Amino acid sequence: MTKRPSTIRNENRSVTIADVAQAAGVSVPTVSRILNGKEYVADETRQRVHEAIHALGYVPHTQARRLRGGASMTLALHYPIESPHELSSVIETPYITGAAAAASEKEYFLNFLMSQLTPESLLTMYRSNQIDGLMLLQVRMDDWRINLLRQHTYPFIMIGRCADLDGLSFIDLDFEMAMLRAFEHLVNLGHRNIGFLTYPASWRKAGIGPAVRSLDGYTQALNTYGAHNCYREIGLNSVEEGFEGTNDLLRENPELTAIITVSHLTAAGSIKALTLQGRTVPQDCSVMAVGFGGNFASVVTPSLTTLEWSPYDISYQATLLMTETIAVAQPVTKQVLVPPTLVVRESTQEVR
Amino acid sequence: MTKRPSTIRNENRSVTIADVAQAAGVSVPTVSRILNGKEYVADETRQRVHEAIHALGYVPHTQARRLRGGASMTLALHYPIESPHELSSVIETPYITGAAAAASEKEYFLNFLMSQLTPESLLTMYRSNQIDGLMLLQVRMDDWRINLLRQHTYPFIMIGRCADLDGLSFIDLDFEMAMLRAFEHLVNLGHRNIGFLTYPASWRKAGIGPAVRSLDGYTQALNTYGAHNCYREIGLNSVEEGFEGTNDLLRENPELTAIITVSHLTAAGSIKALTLQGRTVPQDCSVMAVGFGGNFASVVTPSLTTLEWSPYDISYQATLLMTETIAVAQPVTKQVLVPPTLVVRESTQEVR
DNA sequence: ACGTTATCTGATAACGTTATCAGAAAAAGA
DNA sequence: TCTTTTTCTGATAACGTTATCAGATAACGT
Repeated sequence: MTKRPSTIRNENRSVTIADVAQAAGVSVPTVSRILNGKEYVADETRQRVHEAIHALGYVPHTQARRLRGGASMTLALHYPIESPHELSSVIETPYITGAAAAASEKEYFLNFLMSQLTPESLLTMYRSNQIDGLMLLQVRMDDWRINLLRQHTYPFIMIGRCADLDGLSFIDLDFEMAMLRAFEHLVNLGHRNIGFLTYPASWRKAGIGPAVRSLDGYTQALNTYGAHNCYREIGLNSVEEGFEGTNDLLRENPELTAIITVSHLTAAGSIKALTLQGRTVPQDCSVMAVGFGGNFASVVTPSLTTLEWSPYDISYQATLLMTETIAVAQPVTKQVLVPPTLVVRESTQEVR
Repeated sequence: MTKRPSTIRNENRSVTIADVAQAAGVSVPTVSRILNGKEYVADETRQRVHEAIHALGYVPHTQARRLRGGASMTLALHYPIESPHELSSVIETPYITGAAAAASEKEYFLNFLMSQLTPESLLTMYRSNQIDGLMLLQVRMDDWRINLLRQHTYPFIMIGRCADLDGLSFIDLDFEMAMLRAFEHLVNLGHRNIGFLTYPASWRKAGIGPAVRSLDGYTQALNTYGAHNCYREIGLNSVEEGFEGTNDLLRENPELTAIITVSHLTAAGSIKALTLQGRTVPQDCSVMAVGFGGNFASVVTPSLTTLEWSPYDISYQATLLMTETIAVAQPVTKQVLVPPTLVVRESTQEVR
């Protein structure tokens, strides 16, 4: 009776370096040298060993390698959340895929960590050689992760910075530039009465980067282009909040001819609100979204003019930086601000 | 001169089980026993060791454990793609987060794999103890991954099935039920002339589950409810394809009062096309989307009535099944069909 | 011819952990 | 008291790999 196929791994011990050595008639260390491309191996020997490796289907045992060598060749990406469901709607897939692509390019594995992370478990991950480095998303001003990792001098990089902490690496969106370029675009179309719907005040107070710096950028832009000050900090980004926020803005300043939001969802809400008030977008009022692009922008009617970043690229770059930092095994401080791209679609138009 | 803090790990060798043993005045195996909760340890000893562990801040070295024990406590999630960028727009984040949540709940790590996977590297992952199990997304009829893993009897589970392969585990969306319930909803509203925009014919021919079974479901529904046959297989899901497809459908059958699509993007395209032809949604024509929900449905104007699944839950369940399969270390075949949920929003209405 | 260097290879130990075994001490049974 | 069992502990080996060292050739320089 033959053992029937199943989805369970077969028991037979896997081929080891010793099997290869025996088959090739050499010693174990010699095989190891060949595997690791060390010098001082006779060509004839090398070839014999390679044949044996191929014949036996040998593959190095990762865990054993790591035990001896130290590095786990694993990076982790962490997004802090309270409940798992929360995440689904917040994080952008490309954050994950970008990191995954960079990691695999550098022959690292990528673990995706959910929130259950405690200070203890975080330290444990480094100490027990589970990870070599960490990419942190959604960093806050007084983020315990930063404080802890700094103190223990473990390698990490922040995606989205909280503050310009000396000696820490981050990669972040250039929100100031985004706001300036949004204004530039609208001012060039003749707009002077520009409203702004931005992140919750609580975020700004917590020092969350985008919340702080988008408002900074807005203020700068007002000074530069001399528009009327009219902004509103709303709740979590959503269609509803955008709807309410827009109604509030219009009540306060009915002469608005353009609205900038920091989220596509909010922008969709804006358009709904404007339409309900009998104002057509973009003929009566332009709407722009600053933030990550993706499909939303073109699903909305009219499709959204945006200043957008590629979260894929950002995460990709951050992960590459992490591998480089680990590779040099030296203190490295890389701070990168990524400029946004203006994508003009249907939702903005010359003021009439 | 003190060494300044950096993002690089400090060199000092980490605390090992031997250090703990020495500090507690016991042998190494005794500490190991205590760590693993084995019986036959004196309470007094146990306490002393625990104190030493705490005092030294000891954490077990994962790689060493794995080397000895075998299991890597790591699962992987694989989505096959050609280019990394392609992924960003295709896969749903909740697929990843759901798997991550389940994995971490079961104390597994989750590696997210991008496409670079070759047959060799896939086998290598199992053989070199990098992963204990695999969750496969986007499975095709003649998927090399399935054939390979079956042959080698490594544990895996398919998310979205390609066919009812005997003895293989999968978790999948119940598309037949979705189509029936979509019809039920529309028929109850008085619709009899129902169009259907579905996946590319090439997908159906390749045996991709949703493509095959949504059309099956449509045919069944036609028989059950006796509506007019009118469907169209379009290109990749997108607003544009939905737009074109809808125009095609209307040309063929101008009396349509409802359209079912298999994607929110396509539905958005449908609404655009209908609107441009002077038909208001939902007053003149209802539109429904069958597929994953998320924010799209409420961003579109009017918001979409859908039959939707939670990719988070599906991925979560699949991952739990994987851990159970590994735990029993026996051939386990679990086949789950997840029913859809009808969410009525604004895009469907009684026929007039 | 002889020492010196360059090239190649294998023994050995080590990474940190756990399983196995056997021995010691204590408790229980006769 | 003497076996028998139970409870506890430590030596030892093993997982699969790589680093270190030293020995064996071969090649080279004088």
